[in-house]
Amino acid sequence: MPTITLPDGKTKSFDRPVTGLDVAQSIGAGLAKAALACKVDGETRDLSFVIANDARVALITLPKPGQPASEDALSLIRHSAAHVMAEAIQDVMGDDVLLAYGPPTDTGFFYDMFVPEGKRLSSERFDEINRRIAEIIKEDRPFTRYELPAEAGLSKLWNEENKYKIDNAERALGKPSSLYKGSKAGADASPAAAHSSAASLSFYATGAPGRNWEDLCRGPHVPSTGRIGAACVLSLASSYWHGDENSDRLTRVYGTAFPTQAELEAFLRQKEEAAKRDHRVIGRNLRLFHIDEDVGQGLILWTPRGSIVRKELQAFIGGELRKQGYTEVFTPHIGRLELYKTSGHFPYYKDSQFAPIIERQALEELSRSGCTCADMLNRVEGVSARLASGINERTGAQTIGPERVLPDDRLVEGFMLKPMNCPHHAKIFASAPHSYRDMPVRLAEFGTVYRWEQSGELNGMTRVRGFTQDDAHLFCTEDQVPGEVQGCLALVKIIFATLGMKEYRVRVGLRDPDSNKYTGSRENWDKAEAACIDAAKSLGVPFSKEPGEAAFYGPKIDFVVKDVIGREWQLGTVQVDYNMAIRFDLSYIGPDNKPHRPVVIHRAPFGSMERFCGVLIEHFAGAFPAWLSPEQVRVLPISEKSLDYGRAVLAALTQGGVRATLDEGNDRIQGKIKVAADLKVPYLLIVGPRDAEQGTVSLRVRGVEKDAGAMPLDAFVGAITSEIADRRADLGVRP
RNA sequence: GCCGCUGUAGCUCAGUGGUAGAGCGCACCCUUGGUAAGGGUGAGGCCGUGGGUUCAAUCCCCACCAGCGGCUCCA
Repeated sequence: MPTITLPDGKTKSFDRPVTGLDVAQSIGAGLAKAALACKVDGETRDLSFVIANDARVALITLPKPGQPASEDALSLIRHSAAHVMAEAIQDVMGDDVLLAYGPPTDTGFFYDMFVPEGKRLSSERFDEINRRIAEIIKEDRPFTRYELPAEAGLSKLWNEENKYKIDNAERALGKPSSLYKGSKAGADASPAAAHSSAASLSFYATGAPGRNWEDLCRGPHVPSTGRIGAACVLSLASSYWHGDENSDRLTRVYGTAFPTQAELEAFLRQKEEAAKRDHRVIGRNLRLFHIDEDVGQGLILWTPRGSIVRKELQAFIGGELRKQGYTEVFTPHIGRLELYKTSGHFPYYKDSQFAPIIERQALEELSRSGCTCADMLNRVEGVSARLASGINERTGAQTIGPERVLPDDRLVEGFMLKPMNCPHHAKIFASAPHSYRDMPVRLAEFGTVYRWEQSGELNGMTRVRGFTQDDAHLFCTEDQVPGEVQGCLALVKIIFATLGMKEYRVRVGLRDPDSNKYTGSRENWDKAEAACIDAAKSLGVPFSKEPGEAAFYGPKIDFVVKDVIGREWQLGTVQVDYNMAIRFDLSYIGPDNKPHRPVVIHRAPFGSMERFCGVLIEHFAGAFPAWLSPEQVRVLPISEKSLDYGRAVLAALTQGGVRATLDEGNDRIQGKIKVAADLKVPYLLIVGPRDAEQGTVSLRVRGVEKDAGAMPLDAFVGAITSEIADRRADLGVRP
């Protein structure tokens, strides 16, 4: 006799066990029709799930037409669509394609499967698969759940000879895997681990068990295939069983599904739109940057046009920094190895750094002495007893273990390409005594750093091996931390507002309460975390607290920006650091005339110039606001007869500080417009005999289909120079 | 780093076991045209690099390099 508590707090009593569907029907026929599944005491269940005891029940429903579906609803639809796609693929490819694991993701779903030797799943089969998916959806077959006791279920799977499903089942039952022999066995990349220990195994038939396609699955699913709406297969990739590279190689088939065909089409259009905005393509077409095989992977060559964009951004941020009392510094691209041993970055991050630079003489000497490579590595990575004891004493812990300490005459010195700027900045701070009266000391630098990113990770400008951070380190007293964090966020806010990035959110990375890996006192952490949270709150944008996401040396704030087509990009960061000042033994003299430890705030609102520009290119689709445009105005003479007037117009623009060019080619005006439009030049000035006579220019604005009309040249120059000076986001000049 | 796919002119891409094509771009000529490409002529390629198979390789095989899509990683 269950009593059901609904989300609004109302209760309903039944005189017999009921299903989720019964509950929905008792509320209304419309709700029953819209329901996909239910949540019983917080657990998502099939609509056919029988509720025998008192429970809290919420229904997961399809939205009203025109409304976006909830995450729960999408995830159900997609998980179900993964089954449908798998069935379609087996229909097309044969049953010897073995299914492994098919979960929903943020934007769709995938199914990992083993494709036998000799068969190949390629995108040429997608049409065929998609047609089959559409048929299965149209057939509107019910998802039918049935359970088998552990042994019966396992023997069924053994008969089917699919080791992946057997493995999933064993994990679901909490048994050790009898088939998966990977290095990560027991660790938990495993899909089925989410099952926790069950006593039985559940299967879902898409239709009738024994007659239609079925799959081992925990569920839940939508009531029938028709409820999926629309689904399609999207792409192929490869993956490993259990994510283990030593294990079987599987084919991962990606797809997505939506409640309606219209939403699916909108999603596909958005993907196309995103592809058109690809900064790698736009970067080439607009000649913004170049990556050259001979220079190296992940190393950006900023061409003249791209350099203008970067330079403008740097000038913009530089101006804001001056207003906030920062001072600018310059530091070299390399530093002694010992510097990074002091900071703790080497050898801790040695796998993601370029190899050290060892002097030629030292190498020759090592080679003569018969030193092996392994020996050399040890000798490069080792530290002197003096350095180790100094750091261990200051940090109050065995930060550098005895295994890394080598006698001085065994150590090999060298240099490193800097992987971050903080050690250099710490040394600048340490180079002069500081009074509490001077604090905070804010050192800013567009500092170029180098990191050995894995080759498979490299991507255009967004993931590179050499990049310039808009970096700064704020050396402050503990009391100053909240105010300085606030200042950093204010800066980010100005930047985003100027660039028209209206939507962003903030993630505040906090300590993992169950870990003691963190440096610094509890009180300091409490204060710093509170400062970060307060600062995030004050921004007036959504923020989330992420326990366990702090760096070991302090809490951090990350910015996630949404671009104009809704994609999220992680950009800048603000981090509070208690560790660096200790390792570098930094101090300032307090009012008590005693030395005190400063706290260091690391911050980079853009993150890196490369990544930020890459994101901006996609955000604007290459159509930058006038102040950022490499070429702000192009003068297009109607014919050679108007060239002289064109030159005069160009001179007036250039005198006014506008980046302008003159098209001296002998194309017709239509051709000149087409070429300039393709380059996304904001303003085109068409000049012909009429304009020459009247001292006007005929304006054409990027993105506007037709001629904007004529205006006096000096009026145009005045209008555009003020638009540029104000860094206005939109093209506002009109006659 | 791992897996898959790809690599032909500056760019986008056809194509073939007998050393190669288009469009755009570029150069020159004609055209002097008022708002998203007028016309012609021409230059430009060791078909990613190195091996192998073959009488013969851009094409088939292997390795490497690079790009793309993923996986894993990101101080």
